[in-house]
Amino acid sequence: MLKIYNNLTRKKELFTPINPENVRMYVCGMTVYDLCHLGHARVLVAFDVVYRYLQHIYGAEHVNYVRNITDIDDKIINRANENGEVFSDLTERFIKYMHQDAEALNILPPNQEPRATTHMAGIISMINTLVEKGFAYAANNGDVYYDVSQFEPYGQLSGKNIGDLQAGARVEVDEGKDDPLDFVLWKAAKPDEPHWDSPWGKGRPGWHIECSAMSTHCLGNHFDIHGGGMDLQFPHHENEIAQSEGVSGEKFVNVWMHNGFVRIDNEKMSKSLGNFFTVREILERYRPEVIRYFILNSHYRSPLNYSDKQLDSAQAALEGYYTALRGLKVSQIEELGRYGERFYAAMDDDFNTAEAIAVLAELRRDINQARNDDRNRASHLASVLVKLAGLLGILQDDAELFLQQGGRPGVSGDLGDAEIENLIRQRNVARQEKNWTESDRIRDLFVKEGIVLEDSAKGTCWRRE
RNA sequence: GGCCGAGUGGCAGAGUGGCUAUGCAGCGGAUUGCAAAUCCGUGGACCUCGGUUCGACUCCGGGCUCGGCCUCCA
Repeated sequence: MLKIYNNLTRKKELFTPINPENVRMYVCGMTVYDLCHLGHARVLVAFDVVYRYLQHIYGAEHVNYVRNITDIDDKIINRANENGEVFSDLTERFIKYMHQDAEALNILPPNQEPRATTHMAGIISMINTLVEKGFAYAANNGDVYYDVSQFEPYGQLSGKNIGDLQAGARVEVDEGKDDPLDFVLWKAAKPDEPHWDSPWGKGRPGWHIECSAMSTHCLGNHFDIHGGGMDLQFPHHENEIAQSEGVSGEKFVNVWMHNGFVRIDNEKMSKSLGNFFTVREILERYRPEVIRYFILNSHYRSPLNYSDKQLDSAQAALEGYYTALRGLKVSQIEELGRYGERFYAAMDDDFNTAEAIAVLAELRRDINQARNDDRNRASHLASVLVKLAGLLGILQDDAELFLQQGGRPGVSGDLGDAEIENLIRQRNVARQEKNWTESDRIRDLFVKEGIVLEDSAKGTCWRRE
């Protein structure tokens, strides 16, 4: 039975979908004005695993996963102006890059990927309803604001109350706002800004309303899970609740999930601090699966400290798994035994991937134990390992290929595969003749190329370090 | 200032009111022409002070430290 930590109640709760035939999840995706950094990768990976696990439980066709793209906002407009390009050229480019990064990280595409700019009608109609119902007001500067005082439960998600917020208010007083806590739903366009027509004049949506509009459009007024990074809890998600529930009068979302930050030197990795690594930068030095493993090695709600040392460690761990899988026949199986039970128990406990990985590690050891004297058992265990790891989106590559490609992407020495095989044959002839001088000469030659030879009764394997 | 979260062995990172996490690294052994890989064994931890308890790293309270949100941010 799956339990999920619900930010709304601050408790782990048994997850019961509104409709098990149609489990619905919405995750706040990227604002596309720059490359994805490791923090974005974490959201993608964390909720990719949630998606995979929900599919596992309810069936792939019974899960509807929506991850939006925010393709209009201040940062986008500013960046496009800096570059001297049309904002949509900028966003198209970064959407493309984001998809490439996601694919590299083995992220399943969501069922729907709505964009703010294609949901203007829904956005405007939602704002309209909010104004009609008295939750929002049009200011005389052309902006439309949400009147926070009109939404009684405001602050429930972030554990704040309006009094606290006012006490510590650092919120700038905006000309048109009645109250500093009010937030903008519709922004009047300045000259030369991208804009859409609306009852309040030309303008564009505020940051929060698009997610309310898109999630409602794709998933209905009331759905199961809404996710995103910790920093979205307030104000973004808080405001989404105020908007959506203000419009529908129904409960918006049952379970709110937020993943922890990636940190560098104990500080949040963020664009504003400038201390971020892009996915692309890291992929120049590590293969994508290493990043995935590194992220999944800790619980999604914990802080995740970035360091090369950790990535090296993840790399070593993956090599260990693939070494165990190497040469074993993997087949589709259903019977997963106690490994499966323990793995699923870990996943059921609020997606405890760290503990699930501990089960994989034991499988790896048991495979290695069995591989010499019980080949069938080893193969069976290998199948279990690959099947379970599939739920985490790892260990799906061909083991031989993974090991021969080595730890660093794109690194290949002067020796081609055929040449390597040839030299190995020569060396094995020398070994049969017990010509150790020649045999070691060839081994040294490989070492210079960063290739490690492994002799065994069954022959000689090689891999790149 | 308000609110939230965290503090575990060399590093990373789970978990539990009494019983092995796990990975990487270390040490000892087995194996090996030499290696590599693997296996076996092994040391090492629960911020601090009180309280509850037969017993707390685990529950409660105070303190200290760190991080986050309160303004754009995954």
